[in-house]
Amino acid sequence: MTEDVAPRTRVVTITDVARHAGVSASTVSYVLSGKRSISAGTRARVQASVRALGFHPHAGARALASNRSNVIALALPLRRGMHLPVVMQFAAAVLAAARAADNDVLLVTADEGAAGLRRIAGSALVDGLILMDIETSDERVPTLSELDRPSVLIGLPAEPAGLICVDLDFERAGALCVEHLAALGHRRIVLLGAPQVVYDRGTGFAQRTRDAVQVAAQRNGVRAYAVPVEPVYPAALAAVEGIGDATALIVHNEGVVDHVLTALRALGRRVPQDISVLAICPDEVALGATPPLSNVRIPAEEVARLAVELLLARGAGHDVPARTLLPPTLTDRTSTAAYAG
Amino acid sequence: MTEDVAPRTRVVTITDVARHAGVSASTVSYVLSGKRSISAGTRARVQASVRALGFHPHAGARALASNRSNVIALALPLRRGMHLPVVMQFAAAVLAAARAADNDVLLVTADEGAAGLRRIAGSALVDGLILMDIETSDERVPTLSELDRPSVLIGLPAEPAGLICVDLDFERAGALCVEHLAALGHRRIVLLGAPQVVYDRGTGFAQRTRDAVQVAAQRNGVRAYAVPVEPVYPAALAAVEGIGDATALIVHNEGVVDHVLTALRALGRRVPQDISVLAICPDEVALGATPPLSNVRIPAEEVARLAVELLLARGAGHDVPARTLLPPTLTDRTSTAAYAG
DNA sequence: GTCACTCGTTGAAGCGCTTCGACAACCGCT
DNA sequence: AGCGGTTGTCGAAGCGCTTCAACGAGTGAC
Repeated sequence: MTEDVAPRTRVVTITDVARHAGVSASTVSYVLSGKRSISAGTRARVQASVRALGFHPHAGARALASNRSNVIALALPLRRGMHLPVVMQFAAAVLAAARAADNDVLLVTADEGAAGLRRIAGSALVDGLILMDIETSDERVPTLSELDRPSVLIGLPAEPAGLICVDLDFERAGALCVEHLAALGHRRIVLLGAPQVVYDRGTGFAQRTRDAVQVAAQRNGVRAYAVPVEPVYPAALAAVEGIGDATALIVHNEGVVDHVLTALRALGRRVPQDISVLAICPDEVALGATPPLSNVRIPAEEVARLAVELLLARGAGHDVPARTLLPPTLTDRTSTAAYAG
Repeated sequence: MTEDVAPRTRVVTITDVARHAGVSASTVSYVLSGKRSISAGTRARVQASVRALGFHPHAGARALASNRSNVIALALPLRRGMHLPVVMQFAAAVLAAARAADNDVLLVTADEGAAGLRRIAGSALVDGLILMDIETSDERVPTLSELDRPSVLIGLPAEPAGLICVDLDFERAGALCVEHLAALGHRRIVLLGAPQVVYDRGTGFAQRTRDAVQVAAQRNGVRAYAVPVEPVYPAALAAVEGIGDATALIVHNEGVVDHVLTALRALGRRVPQDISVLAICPDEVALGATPPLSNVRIPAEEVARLAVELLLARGAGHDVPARTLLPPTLTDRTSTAAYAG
């Protein structure tokens, strides 16, 4: 029972604008793109017509003719163990950066897999792709190199294979945490990390942080071990109960920050008097906790903006560094104190 | 310093496929679209060629010729007070439903405003739009009706003005909660609601629930009042401390579910022995809480799927109901008990 | 054996844009 | 006055696809 498709109201085309402004279509095009010099008068007239008629260039036609769609794909990890608010923060920042460069963003999920990326790139729907949360041996990574469109990874796969990567330097971040706590006199540290699935999946940032903490601990004469934690209260409570005589915690898991603090409270351990807590998380999360946590911030905005810029630069044919690791910074709030043991 | 743009490797076109299969381009097109009968042999040959060459129709060309882009826009609320995991759940479900119908999803944020929607629709980038979390008097609503593309709202604006809306029936949901608690003998109920900003903004679902709770309370001879709660622990604690002699709580705010339970624990009030807690939230949130909460579920998947289906149906020229409200269902878990006062 | 269909296939037109090459018109030089 | 060099504008080609009208080859009815 298909009725007549509503007779789609005739859209304004570049020809309409040209006629209205008394110039040719190509002139309108050049006014819009700025790729040729146009006299001030003509330009003004054309712009007025564009506004008067409410002209929006047809995206498909433009993409067909220019071989650029002005759309980038964003592959989001909507999988277990990811902290959605943080993912969204990245997504929002990517979107903002893309729009600032007059690009739109197409959403893709990981479950489309490599075939999905091939489809999207192959159909010229997008000019390039940004992928978040790459796994150590992600089936999509080899595919990316075969695509004829550039791509940028947020995160570091084991085999970057010439792909462009951006991320926080989690190794430095982990080390920074240990050094900070060691300097405060702590000698027994526990890292409360991502859920086990995240490590099993081989998600780079989790492992890199964990390993870096171990190495830095050794170097600083500190005992440290890592515990994966599920983002539910009982798991956090169990983890906190199991820290033994540790005097400092590094929490690298946005989803358990609140739970851990609650558990500590329940166990009567005051922060920072009885135990220091340091988080690796976005500032928003650290500030929203009670008490506000000292943290190494995850600079979602910068990473995302950088990813977009690198992608567009690459798409424009520029050479860009294959790997950009942002230096971590530690903000001291009220949750860490010197160990008075 | 613009180097030469990498000579984009020649893409496979429909003509290449046609040549490879020994047919005309139009035949390939008809095989792909199924809009005309094609002999089994030819079809098989063409499909083989498509696969052999890795052909993906050029999205822009297709959109230009067919006047359909097979992309829908999803306008997400990335604003304060929204619970991001729930938003993402909707987004993921929209994406899945769209992909199931061979459509892609373009991400838009609210801060692009009405002009952004006009741009996206006007440029024929998308065939239709889905908007989440419409405010009571959202500037975008009047704009939507002027667009030449269909749109679906997830949520109910004050002035739906002929637009298609889908949502959970929050009025029934609120009433259902009250009725359930009243039947258990509770006579003093507090609704812990969304943050104040959400009400200020005039976000429909929050207000509708609150009002419905009031009405149902009156009707059931129950005292009920509502308190907005910020999604941080201190706010939740304060709210819980302020409930007076209430014996049951309705929590309509995913971000405070955990905090409220923590606060109750801290205050030594056991759930459900001392106080009943009922939530309006997705099952995932209710099940992730400690203890698992009885809840009226927010069926993100269904709402999202329905939104996509309605949108595509409308785009295909079918008539669809202007307003679909899903009936709420209450799942009894362990967090509500009879009032033994 | 012819006619009227149906079925499968095709060529060509055209979707709205970008971009290339051409070309007047004008400039300041000799 | 004639020259080469800009500058501003235009016409036309072409991007890769869909779709329409048309047409040849079968098919069944008579």
